Formats: sequence, structure tokens, C-alpha cells
Amino acid sequence: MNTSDTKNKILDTAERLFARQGIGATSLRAIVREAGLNVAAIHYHFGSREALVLEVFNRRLKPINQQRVARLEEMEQTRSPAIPLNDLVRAFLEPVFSYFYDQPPQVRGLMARLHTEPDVTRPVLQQYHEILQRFQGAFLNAAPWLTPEQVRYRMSFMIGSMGIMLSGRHPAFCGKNGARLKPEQLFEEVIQYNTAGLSAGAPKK
Amino acid sequence: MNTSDTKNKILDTAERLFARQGIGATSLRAIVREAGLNVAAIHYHFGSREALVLEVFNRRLKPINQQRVARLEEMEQTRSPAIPLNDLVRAFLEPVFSYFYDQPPQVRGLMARLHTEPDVTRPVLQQYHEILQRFQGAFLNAAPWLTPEQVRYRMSFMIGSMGIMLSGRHPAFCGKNGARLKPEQLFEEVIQYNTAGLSAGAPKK
DNA sequence: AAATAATTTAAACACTTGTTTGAAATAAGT
DNA sequence: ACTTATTTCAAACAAGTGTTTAAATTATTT
Repeated sequence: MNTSDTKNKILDTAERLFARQGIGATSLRAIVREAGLNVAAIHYHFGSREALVLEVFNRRLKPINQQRVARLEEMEQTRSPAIPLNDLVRAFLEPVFSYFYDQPPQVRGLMARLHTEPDVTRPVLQQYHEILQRFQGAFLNAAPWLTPEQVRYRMSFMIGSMGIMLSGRHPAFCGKNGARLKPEQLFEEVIQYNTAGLSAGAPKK
Repeated sequence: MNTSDTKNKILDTAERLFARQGIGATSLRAIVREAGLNVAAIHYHFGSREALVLEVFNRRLKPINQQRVARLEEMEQTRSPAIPLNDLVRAFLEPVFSYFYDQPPQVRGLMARLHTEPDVTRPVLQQYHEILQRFQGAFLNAAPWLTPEQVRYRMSFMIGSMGIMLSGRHPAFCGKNGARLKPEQLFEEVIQYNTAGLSAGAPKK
């Protein structure tokens, strides 16, 4: 078994357990037990528990955020000067969404945690600070009747509702027999909801 | 020191630590250390760690949810038959908000956790299942162009954005020098945002 | 004041935590 | 084939986990 094989096995297993039981509630020993490895293997390949956690996170977040900026930059060049709010919301949410539904359940679970667990979301958002700032600028262009503070807060509301969508927490209060929207419909709901929210207070034309 | 004094001391200290470090990351020993008590005191007064956690939660959630139903019932009697969406959003969010800003920081921190930590939010939402269902009915009345599923999902988006607001996670991506809205303004933002989101797709009149 | 009940305490229980160590096992390079 | 590197492993480390027990201390009642 070469070095990247065991490294990936650790990453995959950690990801699965993080998704299932939470990050803080998952011990290194639980990970190696399920991966059929030794506890020391984690420290050999990653250095510490914290470093492992970070690598589990960024393996998923990096491609998503790259796609976000790619879409934003493409729109900024073609559709100048102002990009419609709806398109901005799409550029921000769709990379998460498409990645989300292409991946097995454990990846979905992890991504839900990334966007809901407070002690995880905080550093995650800080790490992608520049991307958030670029989107803030674009949103401000698209909604000039808002102050920068309002834009920031509304973006955080959008992120909050996205977290809820990812975590599938909705069934928690409608029981098991409650009908569920199909992924594409659910996503359209999120887009509509947040576009309307971000547009609130817009001057009538 | 009579029995309710120590019980409250445990509740208060637990609440403060839960808010600061998270529920799962707070040990019973950390609680009693700060409260100047013995570990066994917790088991004597509460029975188990889980029972303590539950009592910490419900001490705050009960009055809030009582106020929610009170406001809903009052509106259902006076303003029949259909209650405007904006008033429903207010009836749902305002009890949390007013309670939130009347309390010291540790209570705010706890309430943020209650509405963001996945493994906490799930049982919390299940426990207040009936209240959520009543609001769902009212929302469906106020927005008859939506399906029950849409209403449920949009309510969950609203809860998600509320959680973000409570957790004050917004500064995480605007740095420390970013301007912050005053509590009342912030609350009006949340109301506006979610009213617009819930109204999305409404037939023009 | 004596007896009963309620509360607090130190100590132990069995078990889990992240991290480190040094010796085995495997792979790569010469 | 022999010698380096790299990777794995069992074992131990010190500290922390929720829970229980039985004795000591308070409060309350008779």
C-alpha cells in the first residue's frame, strides 16, 4: 500500500465519521479502527489531529470555491457592468449544490457540517475571506440601494439558509412521512428565496 | 446553600461554558470546577449529563415558544382569516430576538448554539414539533400559492438565517473593522429578508 | 436535643483521549 | 544482494471522561 493510498483511506474514513457523528465527537482511534490502521499512522501522515481535520475540509472546499470565482470572473467580463442579483446568487450557491449532489452521502454530510457547526464554520469562512469579499463587491454593484453592511448581513443569511438546506434539517420538524422536494426543485427554492431576500427593499422601476 | 441555589449555579455555569466552548466540548468536571462544586453534585441534582443539557436548553426555549404561540393565537382571533406573511415572520422571530437582547452574553451564546449546532438543533426542533406545525398552517394560509412542502422548506431557510444572526457569525468574513448594524436594525433586516423570501413567487395583485 | 432526611464530599471505577517512542516490516535506490 | 528510506505497528504516556459508592456534613422535623 503506497503512501497516498493510506493517506486517502484516512481522509475518507475521517470524512465519513465526521459526517456521521460530528467532528468533535470523532476520535482518532475510531477512525483508524474503521480504516484498519494504527493510531500512529495519522500522526505520521498528517502531524496532528487538527491538521487532519483541516485537510479533510479543504479537499472539498477548494474545488467549490475555485468554481465560484471562475463563474464570477466570467460574468464580470461578459456581462458588464452590473450582474443581476439572481445570477450572483446562482454563481455562489450552484457550485456547492452541484458538487453536493454528485457526491456520496458521507461527503454531503461533511459539507453540511462545514456550513452549520459554529466552531467549524468560523475558520472556514475566515479562510475564504477574499472570495466572500469579491462576492460582496459584486452584490453591492447589483444592489446599489443597500449599504455594505446590509449586503454582508444578507449574504450571511444566504449562507445560513444554504447550511440548513445542506444539512437536511428540514425533515426534523415535518416527520418522516412529510413529502420532500426533489434536489433540483429544492435548489430552485433556495435560489428563489435568497434572491427575493437580497432584493428586498429594491426601488420599484 | 439550599437546593435550588446549587441547581441554578450548575445551570448557569453549564450554560456559560456551553456557549463558550460548545456543548460536546464541555466536560462535567469543567463545570463543577468553575462553579466550585463536586462532580457528584451534577448527578445528584440532574441524574446524568444528558439530563443537565436538556434542562439548560429548555430553561431558555420554553418561555420563547410560549410567547410564540401566544402571539399566533392572539392574531388568529383578532385578524381573521388570513394573517399577513410579515406579521407571521414577526411572531415567529420576535420572541427569540427580544429574549436574546435582554440576556447576558452567555445566554446569547447558548441560544446561538441551540439554533446552529446540528446535533443540538435536531432534537430541539423535534421537541417543538407542534409549534412548528401550527406556524406551518398559518404560513400556508397566508401564502396559498405555495405547497405545504415549499412552506416547510422556506420555514427551514428562515430558521437557518435566524441561527446565523444569533451566532453573530457575520463578522467572521468581514474582519474586525467591519461596521455592525445595531440590534434593532439587524432584526429589521432579518424580518425583511425572510418576509421577501417567503413571499417569493406570489401572484401580482 | 435527638432523630431523620437532604445535601455535599473525596475517592475510586472502568474507559477513552491525543501524542510519542522505538522497534519491526516493507519499499526504493545503489 | 545490500543498504538506505519510508512506512507501519504495538505499547506506553499522562491526562481526561461520565458515573457510582459510601462516608461526612448540613438542614429539617419531631
